[in-house]
Parts: sequence; structure tokens; C-alpha cells
Amino acid sequence: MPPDPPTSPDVKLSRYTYRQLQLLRQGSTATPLRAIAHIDLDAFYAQCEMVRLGTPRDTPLAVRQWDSLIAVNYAARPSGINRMVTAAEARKLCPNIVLQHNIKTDKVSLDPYRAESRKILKTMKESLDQWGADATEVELQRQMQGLSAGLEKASIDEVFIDLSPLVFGALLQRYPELRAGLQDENRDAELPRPPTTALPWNHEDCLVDLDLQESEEDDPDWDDIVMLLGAEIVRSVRNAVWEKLNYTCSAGIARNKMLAKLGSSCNKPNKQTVVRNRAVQHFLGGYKFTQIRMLGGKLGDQITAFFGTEQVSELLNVPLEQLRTRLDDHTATWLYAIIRGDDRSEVNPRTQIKSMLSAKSFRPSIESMDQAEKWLHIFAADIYGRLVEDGVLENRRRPRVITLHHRTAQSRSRQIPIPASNAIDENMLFDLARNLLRQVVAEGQTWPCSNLSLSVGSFEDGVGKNKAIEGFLVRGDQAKSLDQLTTPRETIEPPPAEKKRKVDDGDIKRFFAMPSHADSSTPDEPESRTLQPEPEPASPTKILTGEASSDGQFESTVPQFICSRCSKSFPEHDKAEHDDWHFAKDLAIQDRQDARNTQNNQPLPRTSSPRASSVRGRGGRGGRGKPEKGQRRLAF
DNA sequence: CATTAGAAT
DNA sequence: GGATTCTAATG
Repeated sequence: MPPDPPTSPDVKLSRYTYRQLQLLRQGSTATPLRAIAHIDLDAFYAQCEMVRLGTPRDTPLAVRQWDSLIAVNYAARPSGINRMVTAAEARKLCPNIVLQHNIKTDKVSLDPYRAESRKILKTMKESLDQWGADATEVELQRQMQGLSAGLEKASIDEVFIDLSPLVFGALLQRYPELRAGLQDENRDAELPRPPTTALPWNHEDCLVDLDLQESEEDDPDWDDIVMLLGAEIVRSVRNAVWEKLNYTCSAGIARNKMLAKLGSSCNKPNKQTVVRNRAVQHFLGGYKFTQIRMLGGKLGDQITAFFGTEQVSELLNVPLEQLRTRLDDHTATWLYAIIRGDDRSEVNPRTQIKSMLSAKSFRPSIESMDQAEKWLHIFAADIYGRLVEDGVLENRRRPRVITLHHRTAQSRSRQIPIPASNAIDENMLFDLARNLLRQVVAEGQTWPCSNLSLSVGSFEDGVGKNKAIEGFLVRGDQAKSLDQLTTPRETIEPPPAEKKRKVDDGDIKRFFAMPSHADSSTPDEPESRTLQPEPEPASPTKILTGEASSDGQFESTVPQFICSRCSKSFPEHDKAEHDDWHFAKDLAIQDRQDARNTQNNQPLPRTSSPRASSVRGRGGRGGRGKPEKGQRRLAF
């Protein structure tokens, strides 16, 4: 009998290694076993109105703005109604349709939808936190400790979820044979094959057909199991959203964000689509690449023009070299990978918004200061409301500049710092906006005005009472358990960034230790903007002086300086210390950014000496901003 | 800092 | 398609 072919030793082994399995735990982007979901609310605005009005699911309804429709529910679509149909046509096509008007003077009109969006997100988080909480074994409890899914709000009605940590937990729970090898030194050993030969897919899951060379008869590998578990989790999330809030949504489950996003729109409404690894080629091959995120605009058009096709399947034939002749290296490499289903962008939890803008274009242009001011009030209220959601009240984040844009024939903008000494409120924003508008008006050519907008930006992390920085400095499991109570959203997973972090930790601690307020090691505001009820042992005086100086009422005696960065005033002799404080906080902020961005990617070069930049006085723009720039673009 | 472009929903 | 929102590049 001839010896077995060389494949035989591998027959009982998986294509995947213990290392690749282990990477799931931290939600690494580097493992092919990753499980990412994209969830998309079905015709969101329409559903919001249906929920609000108690409209039955099978009643046709659309949300109307002006004469056009901005959302059409699924009950109305069979009548041929879509967003490019006028209200009158819709009525004709479907006489019994409910046309819910979106009040004209809107601006506030998005608010209810935002509120619903928040509720939905919260429900999803709760559902995820709940999932798998029933593990009984002690050892397992330990292993699953703090495993939580990262959740990125992609828009008002879309989220990405990194299911990997949860899937990791579930795998260990259901396949005990995987546990032992994780301790072994040889992480590059292959996993055993999964014990199952046929997977119990839920009949409601839509499976994308496998690649041509693959067969449903083949035994599944762990990536298939991962998808199965992912689908199970997503189903429970969707179910929670339905049960608690009465919204339906569609989802895609796949190896990465790009595939998940494409998947979620495959079967709507109220369905979930699974793109298994073995189906990726077949799946993507049928798409136009202009459907892929970031390729829907001019870049996509250019590529189409360059290579004479918009089919993924045809672009696959273009070798990387040739892509490089028309596109810059970065883009070429990214494109080459993305059309092959390789997308390593991470699910970015706690997407920190960088600016908030409220705008209005005027159909007949407006002609007077009065009209303009009316809108400034609306803008200020709108932005203020969003700032509150973002945590201004708790002092978690705070914008430093406010900008007014104005358009007649040309457009102009003016910005000023937001005084850091005062609490932000609606009126303050309005006053600042009015100042800006007056500046614009003073230059003439103001009316008629076709467009006005107000925005705030340059956010600084207020670090609402020491939790965030401290939590970050603690590593690993401690951090996670610390994190649980107060900020369930933030997933902090340092391990991959270990090497470069170490140095910084030292720096940060060193500088945080310096200030003479030796209280509780808190790197918080020296003058404590918040009125924290928390009885701090050593600080009643601190709070008092803080309030006094921000009031500006008791300042005459001691010589003061005003910090150019935060515009707060302090006794002269505290200046050095205050500068150090800014420096330390810059470092911490930057470090946190880095950890988020780097985790799993190549380490980035840290900009040389933050110290030097923090000394620089003017412009209120010390160490912040620059460092995260380079790798912002396309992470892969 | 101001302006403009690009992308997405 | 229009309006709105956000981000990044550029000078």
C-alpha cells in the first residue's frame, strides 16, 4: 500500500492556529477568525415615526420633507415608492400611504431620531453585555472576565460591532478542547478540527453562497463556527431591539467591517446575512467596487476611468504594480487588499466626535440680522443639546473653539475660542455666535445670505473626574473590571501596544506625581470645573479657590496669569505647575489615541518631544493634534 | 485661521 | 437629488 499523500497529517487539524484564536480575545484586526457585525436600522426615520404613531408594520408610511420623501418604509416599497418620488406621486401610487410631514422649520427635527438612535444603541450594548453572562464554571468565568464587544456608531442608524471577544468566550465555553492549547508555548500550532460536521444554522440566517471551489459538504473549520456564533449573538441583539423598542434592523456578519457592511444590505428588511470566509470571493466578485466604502465618490470614479471597469471581478485581474501606476502607493495597496476582502480597519469604540455642526441653507436667501439671529438660536440649541449628550455637563469633553460659516456669493468663516472659564450653555453659544456674525457683517457683503452654519470643535478631554486616565494606566484585566461600572462602552485592551506604552506610562506617572496637590494622584483640573459632590479629603479649599477664580470676582489681590491654552487664570506662582499639568494631560490624551489607533497595527513614530511644544505659548494648541495624523487615513 | 473638497446618509 | 453632517487637505 502506497504511503498517504502529504496531506494526511493535516487532516485532523484546522487551518487556524492558537495564536489566531487567542487574538480574538482582544479584538485584534490581524486574525482571520475575526467576527464583525454591521447593523442597520430598516428605513430608520420611517420606523421612528411608526413607533411614535403606533403604526402597524404593514401600513405604508413615508417621511416627507418638502415635496420629496426622505424615508420610505418597507410596506410602501412594493407600490414602487422610493425616495425619489414626490409626495403627490406617492399618494397616487399608494392612496392609503401615511405621509408623515417633517415640519419645515426643522433643525430640531432630527433630534427625536437621534434620541431613538441613542436608545437603540443602549439596548444593543445591554444585550451584548448580557450575552454569555450565564457561564457557570469558575475557570470560565475567569477567562471571560471583561470580554466585551466593541461598538462603533457609524451613523444615526448604523453600528459596527466587534464580536470577536464574545465569540472567543463562547468558543472556549462550548469547545473545552480549545482551552488547553492556549497555555502552551507553541502558539503557532494548528488548532484541532471542530468536532462538528454539519453546522446548525438558524433558518432565518441568510448565508451567502460559497466560492465555486468550496462545498457545503466540506467539514467546517473554526472560521465557520465563528460566523455561526457571531450570527447567534447578532440575532439576540436584534431580538432585544425588537422586543424592547419595536425596531427591526438588518445585519451583516463577516470577517471585517467592509464585508459586514455589504452583507447587511443584502437582505432587507429584518434579516441577517452571513458572509463566511469561504464565500468572500464569490460574494465580492459580484459587486461593483463603487459599492465599497470610500469608493463611492470621486476616487471610485477615477479608478473606474483608469481601469475601464467598475466590477470587482475585473479589477482583480489588475496586478498591484499596475494599480500603482495610476494611484499613490497607499491607495493602491489599500485597493488591492480591499477588493480581495482584506480589510483590517478596526471597530472604533467610543467614536470621539471631532466637531459638531449645525447648518441651514436658505432657499430664498435671508436678508437681515434678525432672521440670521433666529437661526443662530436654533443652531446654539441644537449644538448645546448634542454637547450635553457628549458629556459637557459631566465635564468629560468640551469644545475649545466655535466657528460661524456664512455664505453669500463667496463663503466666509470666523472662529473664536470658547472661554474655558465659563460653563457652556445655550446662551453662551448664542452670544459667541452672534459676535462672530457681527464680525462677518462688519465686513459687508452680508446679504442676501444663502447659507449659515455654526460649529464647535477642537474638543479637549475633560476627563470627568480621573476615571479615564487612571483606568487607562491600569493595564489588562484590572482596567476592564474597573471600566465595567462607569464606562461600559470603552474597551481597553493594551497588550499589543505594550512595548511603546511602557515608556510613556513612566512619563505620565512621573508628571502626574509632580503637582503639589498631592491629593489622590488625580490629574484633574487644577481648579476643578465640576462641582463634584464627592467629598474629597484634602480639597474643600481647592474647590473654593477654583470657583472664586472662575467667577472672576475675588481675583484682585494675588497676581494672576491667564493660561493661553485653557484661558483660565491662576496665581502667578502656579504657572509652571499648570504648564506641567497641560503637558501631562496632552501626553495622556495622545497616548490613549495611540493605543486605540495602534493596537494591532504597526507602531507609529511618536513625535519627538511633546515637552517642547507644550511650552509654546500662543495659539492654545500645544502637544495635541499632530501625532495621530499620519495613520489616520486608511488603516490596514 | 480660513477656505475648500470629499464622502456618507 | 438636496440637505445635513463630519473629516481632511491646503495655503
